[in-house]
Amino acid sequence: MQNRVLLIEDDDELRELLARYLTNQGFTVREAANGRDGLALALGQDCDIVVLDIMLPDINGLDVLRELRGQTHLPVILLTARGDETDRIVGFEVGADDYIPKPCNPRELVARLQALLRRIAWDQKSDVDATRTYGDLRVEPGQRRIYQDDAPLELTATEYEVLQVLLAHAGSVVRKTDLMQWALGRRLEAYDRTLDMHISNLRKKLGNDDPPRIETVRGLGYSYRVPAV
Amino acid sequence: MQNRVLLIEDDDELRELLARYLTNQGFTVREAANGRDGLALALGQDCDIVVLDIMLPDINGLDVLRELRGQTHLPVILLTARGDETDRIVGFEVGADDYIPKPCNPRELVARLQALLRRIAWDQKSDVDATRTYGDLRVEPGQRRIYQDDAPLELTATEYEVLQVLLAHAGSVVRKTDLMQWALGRRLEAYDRTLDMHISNLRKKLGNDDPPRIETVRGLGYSYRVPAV
DNA sequence: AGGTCGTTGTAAAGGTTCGGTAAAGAAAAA
DNA sequence: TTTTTCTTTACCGAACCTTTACAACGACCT
Repeated sequence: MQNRVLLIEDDDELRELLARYLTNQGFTVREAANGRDGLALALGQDCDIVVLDIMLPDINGLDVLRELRGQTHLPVILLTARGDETDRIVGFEVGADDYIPKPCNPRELVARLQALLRRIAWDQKSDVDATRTYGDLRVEPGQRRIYQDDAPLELTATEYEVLQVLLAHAGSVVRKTDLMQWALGRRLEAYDRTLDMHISNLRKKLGNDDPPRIETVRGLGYSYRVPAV
Repeated sequence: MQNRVLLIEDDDELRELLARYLTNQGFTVREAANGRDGLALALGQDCDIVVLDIMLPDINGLDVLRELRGQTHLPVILLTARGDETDRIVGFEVGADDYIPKPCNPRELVARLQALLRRIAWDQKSDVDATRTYGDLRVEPGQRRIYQDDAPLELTATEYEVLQVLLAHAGSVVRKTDLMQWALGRRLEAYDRTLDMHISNLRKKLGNDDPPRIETVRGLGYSYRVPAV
């Protein structure tokens, strides 16, 4: 696979050196010498990963990153001055995936690029908006509805979220703390029985089968049973 | 989301320092002081991310990583001696996701952990479901179930943990104190027969074979013998 | 051999925590 | 407002971890 790297770096010499090296390593390289151009290219969609210098003549690299993160999750590796710990940590907090201290070893840059791309390739996940089917249930994220045998279930907003999360993980256990976070958007506090109630109501609406579709894993969470195919 | 970090580091002081810091930051931390235990825990316990020291007393950290990569894509951050570029690059080539030079700043470690977790957050089930097989037993961490000849064993949470730890160390003896710590999460006190009871119940559920699958090593602990296939 | 001591096996009892759910209350939507 | 949805409260039963008690075993000593 030919990976496309966008290199945002104002030092012409360094940029060209890296560009040459990356090209030799099999990457397709696109270059920008300042933040404005870089941002435009990055948003232009045709690259897989961005190498971004923090020190830029016009816009600060961190601002470029911030801007980028507002619109995309494109992987970004920061180039920082060696030893500047603040930049690095702020960089991570703004959403960088990695950083390399300057002056940098091209081999290390390639290694990091590949580590990050490998990770992403592995994580490439299915389309969130696609309709998914689990046995007799069908999730239609577009309409925020779930159908059972082509009849829509009358779910409340929260119930939809809970069931949808369970289905997305069908067959494996979803911890209560995660289910709470993902479906209700808040932390699970002690003595909070909200989730239990939603599960109870969901089971009722799904038809209280035996064995139950939503299985309790005591002390941990719940799991939606994969229907035998 | 409650993230679970496995910390593999032999320096007790550093390990405990980091463990405390990470716990304060909201992570669930599990610790190992050497490569062998670390590997077993990484394969066994479900954790979301591994922090791995390269210099370990028994197995080299890179070998631990190699072994791990043979079976899973669990994200791994390497702890390397500052300036040792070779280790870093080899680490990336073996499949590490990131590295931090020692001595490390805990804030930076957290920032990197979060950057990596954010990156993989899209895909929640990365590969927690790496199933492992030991003779006629099959561990399905995603479902938190263990199957014997394709029939699920009806294990309680603690029984699952205990058996799973024994299996991860299959063929070698697990000391009672370690088993207690890893499976029950607390120290083994005098006159505490809890563990013995769980073993007894497990044996019953596994079918009281002769010779027993879970072997007693008097004065030491237990060991799971993988039956000849 | 027999005796003592520490360790292990296990049945049964004890006690605690956890989850299910009805019903009431609070909050949000209509 | 009324209606719907979400959350809290409360009680119960079940699951299950732990303790207790006793029997069995092994190691070591005399």
